[in-house]
Amino acid sequence: MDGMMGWRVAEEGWRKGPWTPAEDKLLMDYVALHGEGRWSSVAGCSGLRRNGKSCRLRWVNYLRPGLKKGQLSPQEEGIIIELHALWGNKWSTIARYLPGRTDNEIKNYWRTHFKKKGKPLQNADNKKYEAQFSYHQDRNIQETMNTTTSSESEVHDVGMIIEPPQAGPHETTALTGQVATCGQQQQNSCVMAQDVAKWWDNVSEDSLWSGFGWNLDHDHPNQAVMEQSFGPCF
DNA sequence: AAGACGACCAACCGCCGAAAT
DNA sequence: TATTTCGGCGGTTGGTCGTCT
Repeated sequence: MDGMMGWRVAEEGWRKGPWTPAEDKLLMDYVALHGEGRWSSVAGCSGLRRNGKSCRLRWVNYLRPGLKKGQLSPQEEGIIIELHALWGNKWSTIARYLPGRTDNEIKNYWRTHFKKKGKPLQNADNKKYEAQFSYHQDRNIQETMNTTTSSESEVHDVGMIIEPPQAGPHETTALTGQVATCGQQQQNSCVMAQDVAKWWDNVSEDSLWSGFGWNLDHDHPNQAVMEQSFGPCF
């Protein structure tokens, strides 16, 4: 398997570079007719001279309905920070909790806003980081418990159901039946964003980023943290 | 005014795993 | 069961734009 054959990029004549409005329209028409998927047949059916991989990327990151454009809110930023701390560079997983945001967008955002602050922590510092993170999580919960007001206008902003990377939102709901409401989640997010901002300053200054092992796929070592924050969803 | 620089974003590349054959 | 095909993901690159000097 050479990684290229699936997308037939070896073939000559595929267009590259920025998409034109005409190409966008062709792709949108194709998806309207055939639905998402079958990207490799887009060229044949629509006349687009783009390979399937490029078509999929354009659709997912730019043309797909419901995408949000513009700056990320503080709530979204807080969610990104927290979920990245838990799962590392699982951008697509993180993106699932930010409706309307793409993995590419989150990845770019992280790279420009946070990566520059330092390198990830290494395993040796993982415990230290987790301890500090958990402390803030506890405070978040307590503060959230004491919070009685919420902003109705922001409830739609982030509809979040926390789950481990492997499980889908529906599975989570079905398995546990304990999914926080959007309002509750929004409160969490507001508090988290503020707290995370403070925490982030400390983290950066304390050079905790001296090498973090973001290998969080194994048995989800941060599950307890997640449960503290969002309830036993998994 | 213009060059340097950084932030931001779109797109490409290579790899991997799942599905299909 | 082995091979091929496809979809998806994360890393990286390159272009554009705004700000600073």
